[in-house]
Amino acid sequence: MKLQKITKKEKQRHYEDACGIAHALDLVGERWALLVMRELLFGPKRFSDLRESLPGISANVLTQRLEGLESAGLLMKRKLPPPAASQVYELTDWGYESEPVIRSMGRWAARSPAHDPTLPVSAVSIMLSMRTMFDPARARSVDARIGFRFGDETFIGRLVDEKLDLQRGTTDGADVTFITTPRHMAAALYAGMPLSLMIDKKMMQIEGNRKIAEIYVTLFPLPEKFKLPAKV
Amino acid sequence: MKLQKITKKEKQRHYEDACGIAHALDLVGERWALLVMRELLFGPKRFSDLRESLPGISANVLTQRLEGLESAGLLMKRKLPPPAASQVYELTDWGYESEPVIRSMGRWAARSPAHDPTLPVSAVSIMLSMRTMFDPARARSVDARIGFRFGDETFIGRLVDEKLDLQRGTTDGADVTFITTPRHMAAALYAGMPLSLMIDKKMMQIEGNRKIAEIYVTLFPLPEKFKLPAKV
DNA sequence: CGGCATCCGGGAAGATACTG
DNA sequence: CAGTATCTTCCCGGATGCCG
Repeated sequence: MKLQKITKKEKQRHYEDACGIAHALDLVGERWALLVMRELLFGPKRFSDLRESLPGISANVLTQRLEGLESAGLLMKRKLPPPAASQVYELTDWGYESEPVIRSMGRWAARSPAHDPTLPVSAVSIMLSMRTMFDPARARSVDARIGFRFGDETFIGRLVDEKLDLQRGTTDGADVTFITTPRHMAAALYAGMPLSLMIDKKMMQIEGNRKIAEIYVTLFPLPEKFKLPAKV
Repeated sequence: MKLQKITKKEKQRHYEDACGIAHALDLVGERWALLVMRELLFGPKRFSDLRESLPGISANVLTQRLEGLESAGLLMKRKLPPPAASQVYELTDWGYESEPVIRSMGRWAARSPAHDPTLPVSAVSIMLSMRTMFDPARARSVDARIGFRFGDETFIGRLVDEKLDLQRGTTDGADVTFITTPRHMAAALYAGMPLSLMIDKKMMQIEGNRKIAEIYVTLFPLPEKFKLPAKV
């Protein structure tokens, strides 16, 4: 009976449409697929990392999505060298090229009237939102290294020449480091919550040059919300 | 028992995630939703127009998607003035702002190794693909009006100053008009099928300046396909 | 622990028929 | 033409359990 695995149906629903959009949806249009891609944009992750970052996905669905994305050529299963011989999932080059797509979705959705910013966010989400919403014009003549610590997930950014480069990595050598949760980082960046208040309320710690931190959190302007037209 | 309709659950699955991507997927992540948006990018359509353009969508699913997109603020139901007092669906301003998102998905998916260009395409799809894949550098010092007739769907384009402007509209005043099907137009643009051959085989007619037509079909280069990495 | 198979209940999608 | 009603199929989500 195990032999049925070999002959198992490879079929899945797909749009019979040669349009590129439809094909994109065949690739990443299933539930959770694009969020799995999002979580891998800053580098490989393990199965359990993905589960932690994606509240609500169940193990079997994650397995299915990883299989689907792998067979589409968007990611690869890879075994890390010993001693950490754990398995990770890593985007292919083409998989990484989905970042502009994902970013433009985020930028567009930021105008939604229905967006609820109080829900949880993953570390990758907030880091990706910085890449997305960064306004170079606000960063003139700033040159700094910024660190981020969300529990054990750390990131390092370099701000120079009106460019912002954010990567996963240790916070060594940062001029200033934010130590907080993704959610509180979002409050500082997008709800304009004063850093002094956040520090007082133990929502955040800042190590290093506080002045740079104050500037940094102003570099990510949100677009104006869309106003629903009145019913005709 | 009909009263149950009033109290029916408005609930739907949603990602409990404040990330913009997740919110975008809550808005347009359901099956068919983004393709409905695509079909409306060149202007309003009727219910039955949408069904024709979206091979495979069933009436009840289309109804649900239109309801969902309307309540999200992405489109509006509108009644045309008499005598054509038919109902149409039209994107809101914010709905039209999804075009960059949709285009970037199409551009990204064009690199997919698995893309099958032999499937059917809608007229809007092929017109949108031109907006997406247009290469300004190839259009130096070309100034022309180009018409497109796909059955009774007609479009008009203006090519000037290395810009291409495509709209729904009559082909009046075009320097050259392509009369064909969306699928054959795709063959000319993306499979490099010679126009002379297509005309011989009755796959296409060209009215007006044939020379402009020959140039026009070279303005839309496809990106290189992604090569699947060898299994490790 | 990490990853995958299996079963089950609910709900969304698909197909068809039908109505104003 | 513009949708509803109904039925079936399949996907998603949760729980459990196996195996390295």
